[in-house]
Amino acid sequence: MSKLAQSVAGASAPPCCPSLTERELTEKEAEIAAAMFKALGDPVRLRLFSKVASHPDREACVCDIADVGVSQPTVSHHLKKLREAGLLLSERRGTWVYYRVAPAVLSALSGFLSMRD
Amino acid sequence: MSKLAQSVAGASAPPCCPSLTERELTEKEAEIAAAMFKALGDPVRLRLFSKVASHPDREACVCDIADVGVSQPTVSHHLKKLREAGLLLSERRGTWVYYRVAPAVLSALSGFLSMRD
DNA sequence: CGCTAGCTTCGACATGCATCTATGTTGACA
DNA sequence: TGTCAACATAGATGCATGTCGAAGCTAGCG
Repeated sequence: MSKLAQSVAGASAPPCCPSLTERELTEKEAEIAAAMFKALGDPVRLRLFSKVASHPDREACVCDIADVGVSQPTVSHHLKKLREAGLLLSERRGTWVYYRVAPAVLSALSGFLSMRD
Repeated sequence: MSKLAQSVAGASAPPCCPSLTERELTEKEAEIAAAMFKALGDPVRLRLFSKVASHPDREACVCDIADVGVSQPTVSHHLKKLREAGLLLSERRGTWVYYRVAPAVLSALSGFLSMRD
């Protein structure tokens, strides 16, 4: 998992950020969290992510999700962005490459956006 | 509230999207949701939003939150983006303009990112 | 009225980014 | 080894966007 993902999800480090409503973010925290949201801020990437996340075991072969209306290199480009943002993990198994949702990251982001009074 | 915000939060319309893990998003749904994430995908905007959200009553004067390291016109530009995305609402009261977090939108996004098996 | 303060809009500029085609890499299989 | 299929990378291009200074708008106050 990337350092970014660790920072946000707290897999092997303390969680990145408090709830958005708890206190204002520091410059550093904002930078980390914004990078995650930015990765989800493109329709094609969001669809790709959704396809992986809704697949059985939250894992899918590229060939299963590549039909999003753009060229194959563009799909690859977007999957790389999602990987770099710490949202997806990839693994090659023979001919195919499988992507799966990074653990803990989704719930971390969800908690980040939830009201916490 | 903007049409976008209504679509996502379901304030006066059915909610925009299922949970990300429930089923894959349609092209339309992805476009709507990505626009919200995109608005949060900039560090300066995220800090501004956090400042408003963590203020008492989730409401703040521009003068209270404008100190984020960029010029005042740039702050205004970003606040406009957050408004257009349906995340913030603005209201003029005398000399000052107050921004507050749009109701329902935050929890809608939070639910969107939460696992739902 | 004029002046000032708070905020928005305008115009310009540099950078970023989504997309494509072409090419490279990696693994399976005959 | 040669060939094909599945993905990734490289390079180019056009549009989007973050930033600024300058100018415009609106409300309060002498």
